Amino acid sequence: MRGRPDYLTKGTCSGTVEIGLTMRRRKTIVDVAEECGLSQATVARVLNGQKNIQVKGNTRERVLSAAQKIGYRRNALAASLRRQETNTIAISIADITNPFFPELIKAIQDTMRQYGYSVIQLNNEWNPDIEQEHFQYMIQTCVDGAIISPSHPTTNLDPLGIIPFVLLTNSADFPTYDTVGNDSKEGMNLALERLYELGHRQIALFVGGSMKSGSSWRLEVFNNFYERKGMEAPTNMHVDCEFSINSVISFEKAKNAMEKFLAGSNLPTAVFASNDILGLATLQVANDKGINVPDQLSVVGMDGIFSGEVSYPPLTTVNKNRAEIGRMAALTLIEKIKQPNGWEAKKLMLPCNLIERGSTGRA
Amino acid sequence: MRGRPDYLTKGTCSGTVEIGLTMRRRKTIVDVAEECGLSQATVARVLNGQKNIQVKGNTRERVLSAAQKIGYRRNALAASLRRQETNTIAISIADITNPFFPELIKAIQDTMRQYGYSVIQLNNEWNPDIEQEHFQYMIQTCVDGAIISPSHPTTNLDPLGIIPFVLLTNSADFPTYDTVGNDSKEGMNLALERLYELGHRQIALFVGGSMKSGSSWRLEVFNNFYERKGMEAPTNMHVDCEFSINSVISFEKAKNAMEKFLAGSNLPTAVFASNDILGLATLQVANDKGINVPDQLSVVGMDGIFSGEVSYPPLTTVNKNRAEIGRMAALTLIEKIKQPNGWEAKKLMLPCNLIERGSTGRA
DNA sequence: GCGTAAATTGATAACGTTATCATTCAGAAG
DNA sequence: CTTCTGAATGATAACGTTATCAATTTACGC
Repeated sequence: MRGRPDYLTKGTCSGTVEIGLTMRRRKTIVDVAEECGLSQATVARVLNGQKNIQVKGNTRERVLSAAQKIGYRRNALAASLRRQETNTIAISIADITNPFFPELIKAIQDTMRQYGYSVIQLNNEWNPDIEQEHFQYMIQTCVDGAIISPSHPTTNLDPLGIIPFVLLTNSADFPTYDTVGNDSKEGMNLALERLYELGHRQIALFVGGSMKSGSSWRLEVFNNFYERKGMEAPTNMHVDCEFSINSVISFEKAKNAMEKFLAGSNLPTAVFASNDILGLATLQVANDKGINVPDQLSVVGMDGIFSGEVSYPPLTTVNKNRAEIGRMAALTLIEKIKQPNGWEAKKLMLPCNLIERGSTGRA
Repeated sequence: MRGRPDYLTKGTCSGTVEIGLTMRRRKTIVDVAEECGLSQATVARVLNGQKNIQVKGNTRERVLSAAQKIGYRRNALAASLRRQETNTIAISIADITNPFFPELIKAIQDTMRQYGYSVIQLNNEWNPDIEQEHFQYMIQTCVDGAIISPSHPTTNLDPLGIIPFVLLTNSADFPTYDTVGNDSKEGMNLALERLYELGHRQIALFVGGSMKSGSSWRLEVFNNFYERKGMEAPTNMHVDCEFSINSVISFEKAKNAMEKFLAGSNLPTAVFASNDILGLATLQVANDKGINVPDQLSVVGMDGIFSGEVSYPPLTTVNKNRAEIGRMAALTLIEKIKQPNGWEAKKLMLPCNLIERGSTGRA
């Protein structure tokens, strides 16, 4: 029987009324072994719940009832240390208050849970430094894998070292990595084509500024669209704004940007916003200015967040299935964890769909 | 020098192009010690970053550069096991897709982060069984504390054992525990008083069904209000609906319930909804039915979620400062973790404030 | 230069689990 | 009754860190 040096009695005092005489120590496998008169090894065999272990039904009973009796709880820390796996993965996103993310995260949590993994979620607030800190944290805590929505197209992923990870992006900025995302280019085209069909020729492009590369591919799609239609792409129809650490603040910034733009002389007949927050901001500015949506201005957003269902008017949007993205990212990561070698980058692009609501109409 | 039995070489193969010859093992404190020619103990002293340790500047340099050179990363698992603390806390809430929670959670994460804690967030989906599983998980992973939004007023918290925790509730159902919440009764009164001032006498009470106790205190406040005004409280003005695992589904259920109610013969001049999702559902049903808000019907919600800012019309609401609740819960928990003994239940009630937007007007 | 105290450093036993190897035990075949 | 085989159990060394105690070095006054 091992001794326990007294510098380690800190343990945990019982918080009950009795004047802390019973220094309750957390029960371990050794205590269970003692209680039932079997060895640690046997106890461990029963309690770690592996299927193909060999124990007599009788001893199994003895162990289980002893464990039950003394209130044994497995210490996952020790097990993880010994087994060299934590059954935990990390998610790094910009900001949980951005309505795009909660559903995505939930889907990841649910899927991971099914496979026995827990999830630690981290917000980098669009800040590459915090993001890098998070990577260090992931290494320290020995997560088995990570799902990462890069804060910037230049995010340095090398510090993750050998941790298997999957990126939440559709960007071409990460060609050599596994990515899961929506076919946003196609989605954007859906919106532009529909606007064209409705007679719109002067379309403004409203993008959030932190995604510079996003802006550039969006611009590309935008210009290609006009080219396809045999028209010259307007060059004075781009509105930029910054994203912030909080979606409410982002919303305000977006309103400011759009307000300035709509105060100018060259007015569009439609606005394509690269996400719903920007779209909703556009709606609100239009309302404030007395511009009727959709009669004088059509607005299309992107994402399909809840707020767009209840806005005035309800927001037409390029919907992304967040739950599906989350599920696929989780499944991809699990696959990668199980089979770390000989893996070649998988790239999943889920389709978007256009949800037409009240914010779009004929030009 | 310790030997390493070869049954533990699983380690981690380098995923680089070279045909996996270099079995990269994660570097440990022992490796650093070897590299710089000092003992583990000294290396640990430098690398665990305690302030009041005693090492010569020179040796510190040696350790740090050796660590840098071989790419040492601390293994938090081992440290936690030894130190008997994980610097991790858990949050248990119903559902991250409920727009009420993200900001709350973010505030908790931010505050905890400041004090060196990480956060694991768990969704119980209003399911007491999952909730109990989560409690077991918290014990297994040895979290240092927990912040819990009980799924039901009858949630059994005993299984948490000695884990310090703080509840996110204002309910009287947990009198002996530490709680942080809003003074929702007062908040509800603010709304009712304002509606009265605007001339409303026939006010409907719309509550989400999973919080039976919530319903009952709400009913109490409702009845007290009418009593105060010297009027008889209407008994046919209560609308119930269920909450679901997903706020979009909850929204649909709420619409159904309100639709049925507004199809009846006894119509209210105002609706007090116990949260914004219900309020927004009411707005949408009214819009669909051609009932003008606020001319024919006033609507007040509760929470202050983002969607209420962009709805049609913008939703008047009893606002709760989620960020502040999260911050206070975190601070309370930290205090409790640091000083586990001789603690008496703290009860924090933060005030609500009424935000008047377009969904309310004179009766 | 020497003795003493303080400042550094080293050695090592835990933390609680799991994976291996070694041992014991039960049952069957000879 | 042996001998052998496979099943069941026991013993024990890791996993990588930290907290203690012991040993060593340095600083300093006389």
